[in-house]
Amino acid sequence: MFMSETEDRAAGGTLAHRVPDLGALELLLAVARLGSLGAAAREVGITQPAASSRIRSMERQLGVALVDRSPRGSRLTDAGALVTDWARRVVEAAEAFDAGAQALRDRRDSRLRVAASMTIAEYLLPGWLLALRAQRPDTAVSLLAGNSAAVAERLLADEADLGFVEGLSVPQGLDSTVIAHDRLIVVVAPAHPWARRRRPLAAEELAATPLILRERGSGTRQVLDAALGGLARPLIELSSTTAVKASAVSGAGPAVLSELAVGEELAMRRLVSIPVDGVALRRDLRAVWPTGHRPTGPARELLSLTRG
Amino acid sequence: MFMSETEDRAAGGTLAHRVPDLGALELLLAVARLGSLGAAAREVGITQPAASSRIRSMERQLGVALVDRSPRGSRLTDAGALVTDWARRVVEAAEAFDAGAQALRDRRDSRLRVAASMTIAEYLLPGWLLALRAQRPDTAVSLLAGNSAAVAERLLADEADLGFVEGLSVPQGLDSTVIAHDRLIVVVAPAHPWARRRRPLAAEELAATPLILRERGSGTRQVLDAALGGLARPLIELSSTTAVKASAVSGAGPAVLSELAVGEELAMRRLVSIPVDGVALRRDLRAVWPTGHRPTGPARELLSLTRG
DNA sequence: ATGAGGGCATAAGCTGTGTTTATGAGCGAG
DNA sequence: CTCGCTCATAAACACAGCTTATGCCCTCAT
Repeated sequence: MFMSETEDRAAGGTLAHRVPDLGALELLLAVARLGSLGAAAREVGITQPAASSRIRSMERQLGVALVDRSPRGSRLTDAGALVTDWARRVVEAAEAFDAGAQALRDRRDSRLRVAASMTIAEYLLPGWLLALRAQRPDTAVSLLAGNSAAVAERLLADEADLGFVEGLSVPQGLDSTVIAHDRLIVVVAPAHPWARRRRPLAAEELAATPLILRERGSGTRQVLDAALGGLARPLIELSSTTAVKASAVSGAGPAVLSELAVGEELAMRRLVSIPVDGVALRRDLRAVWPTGHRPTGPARELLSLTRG
Repeated sequence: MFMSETEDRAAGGTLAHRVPDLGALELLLAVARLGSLGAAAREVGITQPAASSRIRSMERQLGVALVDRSPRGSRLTDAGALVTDWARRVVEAAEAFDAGAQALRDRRDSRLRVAASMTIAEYLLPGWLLALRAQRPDTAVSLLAGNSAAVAERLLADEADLGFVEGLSVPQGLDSTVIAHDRLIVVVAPAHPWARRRRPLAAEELAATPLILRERGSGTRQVLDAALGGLARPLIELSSTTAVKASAVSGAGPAVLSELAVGEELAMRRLVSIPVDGVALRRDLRAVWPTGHRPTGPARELLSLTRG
């Protein structure tokens, strides 16, 4: 047997071969919580032997014992506890994926139709939808993502019940409320000289430094240009937030990004945030709806969730 | 046909049935990056028809068109771009899982043996291991997680090459270097009155308020008690960081947690951080090794990665 | 003691999903 | 017009995971 041509010598080719599937991870979380294979099996809707076999094959795959089986239950081993924590993050990401996808699916015939700008749809909405589903499991939500103008258009055409925008101004014909603030922040890799500054950056310094930026026309770029007076100087222009992050992490230079996009990178210290003086990089995130049409029902509920 | 007994009426029972598996998500990312089903298929090591079928079944599962097929390539639809971003987060979590698990597996016979405290093993190490693997794909890493004493023991018994501890003091017989700082932070749900404070919290106020805490004996609890002079007043005591987070998010009260544990919650505004005056909640994260035995080879490399 | 019940493991058989190989059809470039 | 790229379809195969049917071990209560 050949392994496929491009190959690391580690066991199993692709990620999917080395990482248990979501069902197995969910099962593991259930075992951790319930302390019994059988009970966990019941919870996820399979039989006890299936659970037993699945956990066993997961242990074989990882090469580590995860649970201590005893005649009166199963507890996690030390390694199992660690693995379970990592598994939880995968499952959480999958839940966010699911919440978003479910909303995306129910395009036409659904109760609550949401239109949101990209940043909000990408980073915030999945979490809100998760919370909404916890409260009202039977509400079908549909989601359309676009820029502020598109959001306004949908609302005014009565093709959406609630919108979210991140622009500086509220489109005409819409009422709005501020639900959160997004700041653009300057980030650098920890090795960058700026990471060791003790004083905040001055606006002029920022304007004078070539930066890793999104392309002109993107929302974050507009805000930055406005704040600096159209002066932002690009070192590289990239077309996705992810690409900008990757460049910054690899040390190419300072980047300016929504803090929503780099929460994890900051916590993990793959990037550090540099304070800036004298620039208004804060922008409002607003919920919007057609003037007069106060949100009701599910829309109202979602709105209240977003305000925490 | 019955659906299983406990059931939301949404399509598909469990998460695993509604979310494509990791292989499919990886494939989607490859398509997004390469702009062609065939090329993506090659990259993940399957044939073109398999990729075609897999993407198609993913579209069926999600009920949304993800890619625009044309005779000269495939580009993502708008919905596809959104889904791809969510998928990326799942895959990243899976990569971290994999990096950790791989290290956990290679217990005995490996090149680089790392011992780390729980918080570090849980939140930071997977990322570092990912970076290390990018630089030296053939280095097998093993990981043991435990408290500071256990880490020191392993190092001194020459059962580990490099350790990471988060204690206040460095165990005897070890040299160390500070690689990062972890702060304990006070967090509350956005609806909590403290979220609207304008002045930092005073130490006495914190000590006087019942808090959601980890159990006595846990690392974070020790640090907090030390900082407050043994005075921390528990509202609830929970045995896992995750449970503490969940309680805080649901509004049960203020919690004190490592900022590493709540990076995402802060970015998403599910929690907000409350500044505190006059308490040293900062603690050093240190790399440690037996006095004299300066880290070399892979250990040195990992060490340099941790310092960014 | 002894049986009931909860817990886990093993064995055998089935099903479904994803895979491969083989082939065809659209479109653009030389 | 034909080569080369793209993607789609069809048929056969493999394997992973499920279920049902057992059995063993341990504990607790009678």
